[in-house]
Amino acid sequence: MNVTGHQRRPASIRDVATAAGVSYQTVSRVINDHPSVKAATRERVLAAIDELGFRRSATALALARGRSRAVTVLTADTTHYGYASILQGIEEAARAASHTVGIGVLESAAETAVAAVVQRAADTGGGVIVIAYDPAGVRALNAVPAGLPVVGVVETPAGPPTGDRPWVWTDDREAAYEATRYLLSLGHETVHYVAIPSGARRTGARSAGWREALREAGAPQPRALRGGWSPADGHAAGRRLAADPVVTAILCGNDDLALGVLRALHEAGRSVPGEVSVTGFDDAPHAAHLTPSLTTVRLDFTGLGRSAFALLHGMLEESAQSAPYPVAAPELVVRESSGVAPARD
Amino acid sequence: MNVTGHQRRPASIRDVATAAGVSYQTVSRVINDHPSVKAATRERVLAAIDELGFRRSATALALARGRSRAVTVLTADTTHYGYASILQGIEEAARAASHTVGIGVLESAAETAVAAVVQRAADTGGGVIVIAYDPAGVRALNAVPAGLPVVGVVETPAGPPTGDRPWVWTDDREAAYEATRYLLSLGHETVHYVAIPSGARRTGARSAGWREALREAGAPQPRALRGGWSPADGHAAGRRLAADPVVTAILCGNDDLALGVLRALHEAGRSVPGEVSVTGFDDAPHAAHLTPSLTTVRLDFTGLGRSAFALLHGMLEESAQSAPYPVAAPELVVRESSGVAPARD
DNA sequence: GCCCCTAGTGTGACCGGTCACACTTCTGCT
DNA sequence: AGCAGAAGTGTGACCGGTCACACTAGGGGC
Repeated sequence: MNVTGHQRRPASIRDVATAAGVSYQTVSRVINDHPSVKAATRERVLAAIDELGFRRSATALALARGRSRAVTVLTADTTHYGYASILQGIEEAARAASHTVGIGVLESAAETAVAAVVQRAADTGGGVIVIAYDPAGVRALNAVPAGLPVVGVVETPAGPPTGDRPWVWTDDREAAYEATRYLLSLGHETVHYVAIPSGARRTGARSAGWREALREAGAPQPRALRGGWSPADGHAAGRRLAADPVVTAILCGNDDLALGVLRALHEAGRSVPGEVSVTGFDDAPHAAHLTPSLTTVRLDFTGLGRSAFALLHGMLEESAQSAPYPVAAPELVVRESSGVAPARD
Repeated sequence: MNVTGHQRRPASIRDVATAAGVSYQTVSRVINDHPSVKAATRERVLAAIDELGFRRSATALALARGRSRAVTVLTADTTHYGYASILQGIEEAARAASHTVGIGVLESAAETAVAAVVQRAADTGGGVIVIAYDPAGVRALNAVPAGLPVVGVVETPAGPPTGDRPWVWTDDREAAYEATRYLLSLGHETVHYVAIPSGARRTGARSAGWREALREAGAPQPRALRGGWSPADGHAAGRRLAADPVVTAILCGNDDLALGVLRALHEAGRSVPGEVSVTGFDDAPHAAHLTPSLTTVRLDFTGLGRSAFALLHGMLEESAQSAPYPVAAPELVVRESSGVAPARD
């Protein structure tokens, strides 16, 4: 193999062809494993390929073939555990289908910035997967131009997906409902909720599940606290809750929020789970190793990612009508941070 | 604008040209803001573009122009906070330079799998950034074929980078050195270390900094405990350390390990920082909100990512000799998990 | 009136692959 | 011997843009 790393432009199939003394089409046949090439010829071509260090250009391939075996993932933040896991699931599935994964971060809430990122994804060709749990993601999903294949990863939707813009989700509404019922079953009079920023203008799915469980049980329905995503947001919300002696059970929209809440309760001298029970969402790796370890809801993020890709893949290539990838149902994981309600005065 | 989402193939510049009654070259001039186009003509072309919903194909552009304004990031895990932050930094800088960011995950340790991922990145064209803190990443970096522009994000290297394969790093060696000195200054006889899996066959940079500080102070040099990346790994290592009454100070290779160590110490009934001081690495968002809050070293991951891209960008386009992006020096952040050594018997 | 220069536009080839089809051989059958 | 069909190979056009260059029309200097 040619190791002289000289900057000269990479070899094309025509270079290989001349080197091997055949036509470019024959080279094309060899690299595509076409059967009708004489063994001897194939040998010569392969030798030339090796000699020249030829690699088939994915760009030219995409142009010639029509479509591009590429997926772009749009997300507000790569750092968030859930998002990162979804991304990883997508990449895994995409790799298996020999697709390429691109990424666009929607960091700022600026409308124009989101539009620009979406544009770039659209230009790249292939399909788009939007992680649309938060406002930025939802905006991005809406900004995707019609006709471009796209799949949204969303909170449990209220209705069925609109025709050309399919969704994928785990039933976090049901999960929030279950988690709330669990806390109520421990004797808590009601459950307070620290919310993640919801994507929809209306209240999010987790929030809805929580509220439904309270209503069903005839429990008081406090207002949800608008949190963010981070431990710092949880800490801020936790301080408000810690100051209220009525609060004995807190459901948090994710584990990071719960972490901050735990900290705030600690600072206020309220013991967990003795005086207050805390529950998270997601089952991030650290949840099990906090002190106290965190009761939370395990979500199958990577499965969700794989599923999103499978769906998109089916849209891109009608041949590959890949069956919907199975996503594990959310599962309540009970640990130390939740317990029976303290005796009421 | 054409909203009939019919599946028909997207409009090309020739379609626009016929619609506007000009040549394809004129369309090309318009979309490239070439000055010498009559205003009236430009108007007509722009109208046609809007009418047909034309979008310039990034694929064709890349093919025609030669190079591709694309970067692929190779990482072992998108979930890890440090890695995710680096990725985010890269994406930010790439977007500013209107480059596209691809991602490849090196999950499994299988040699062949790594090679395959690298291959795919190479075929995509453009440059590659490899996050090479761990064995999989280092393998990937080595597997990158010669001639392909690549930048590695690495631990503090022992020597200068080899010619064609530049590196980028924060001085985590120095940071580990400082953190260790800090712990020693609190009166601890020595400091134990829970290591992240090092990339190099030799011991990693953080480990080296730690050891150097101990040697300099004439302190006993215990063996480093081989941890992993996760809280569970930290927990396992922490249990071993908790059982040893001699241990009063623990430096951890990252915050997740520290989290697990904290938990293990708690389970063993050893108080932090009363009996044992614990220090992390990275300053992940949760470090400040743990109980006790975690003393750690803040690393500028996003800056590192931006810097890696800037370097690669300079390699791809000799014009853009972008000055090396500034990366903030590591900074020790003292919180509750560290304190003066307990009085010795 | 001639020429030169510039503004504005069009033509052909090319990037690196693929596809559709035409062209040679060789083999096997009548 | 003659011919059909398959195996093996080559030619031209195309994907959607760009580049280099040629061309036309209009304005100013002589």
